Amino acid sequence: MGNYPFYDMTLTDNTFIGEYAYSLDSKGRVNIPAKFRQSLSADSQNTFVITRGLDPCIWVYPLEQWKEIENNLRNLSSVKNIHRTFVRDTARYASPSTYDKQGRITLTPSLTEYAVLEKDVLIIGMINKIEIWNPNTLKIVDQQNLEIEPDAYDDLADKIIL
Amino acid sequence: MGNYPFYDMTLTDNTFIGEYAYSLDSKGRVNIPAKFRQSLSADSQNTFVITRGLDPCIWVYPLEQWKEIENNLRNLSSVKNIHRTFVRDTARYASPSTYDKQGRITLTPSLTEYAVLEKDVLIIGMINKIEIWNPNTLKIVDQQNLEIEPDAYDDLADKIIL
DNA sequence: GGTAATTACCCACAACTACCCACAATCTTA
DNA sequence: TAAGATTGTGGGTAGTTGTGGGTAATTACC
Repeated sequence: MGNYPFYDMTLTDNTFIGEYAYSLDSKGRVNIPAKFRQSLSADSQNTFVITRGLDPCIWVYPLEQWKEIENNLRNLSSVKNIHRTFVRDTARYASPSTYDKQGRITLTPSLTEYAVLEKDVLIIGMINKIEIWNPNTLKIVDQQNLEIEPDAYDDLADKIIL
Repeated sequence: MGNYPFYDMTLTDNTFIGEYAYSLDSKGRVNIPAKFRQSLSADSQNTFVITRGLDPCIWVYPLEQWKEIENNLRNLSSVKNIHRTFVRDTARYASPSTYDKQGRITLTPSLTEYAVLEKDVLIIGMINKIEIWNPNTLKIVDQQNLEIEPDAYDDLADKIIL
């Protein structure tokens, strides 16, 4: 980040915000918003790593960000069962996907199935990663999240929103 | 900030005060008051980040200020549901907007809809950010705020007004 | 090793966005 | 007061973006 000339600070630091409605085509491709492509660092080489989200959606990491996760996994023990299990759970669903000339990545059938994606998808910038949702699923999850304790939520907001 | 000669101190530190009446054109553009543009820091690169306000209006942050919010969000956990939810709620409605040669930013349809903006809009300097209101909505909100406990309000005033 | 299925690459086009120019109204300055 | 500069508003145009589909290369399978 610090090394880039200041005029493209917003375009080169792997930070993603905003919400976009796109469509998944018959070949399993989705567009990556142009703004997201522009803010992908050169080190990521036009490549994202897609995997299961903790919510029923697909998580899309810039390659550079994913490499950090890989390094964290590399430091885990091969002997401790809990570590092995964690590595397996994290690694098995991930796969790299380079976007094509039109700016689309190809999703794997297993991830599309996991996120229950149909034609209409919602792409959300989550700062350090991207989420791909079925809009209907997100509506339900949003609804469920209304039950989060308002006090805890407000405390959080008070620390973060300026 | 500290490096600027004193005479344009007020013009270079991302501080906004005052109220302006402008109009939203058919392409979804609104002018940013010239004074606000002048007080935008160079680090913000002529760019604001627009997002949902906590009131039914649009919040407009100088890019530099928004970056701080982003950094706060970046420190939250991807694993805790309440954190994830908060990041999503905060990031999804935000989008950067650089003003054009005439000094206008383009609003997104979803934000215009959220703030129920029509042709006439009111732009208000809120010190560290800017608000864009439908004047009618603001009138209603002002009316509602008369019901705020006067004691608490006066206590606040006592601490702040010299 | 040959064939079928899958994947990656290419082209085409409609819709949209960002950029440019124009002009009237306002403010500044001589 | 007059001339010049700045500001706010409108609209045209070229370039970009999102979407669909075709073809060649690669992979998988028998």
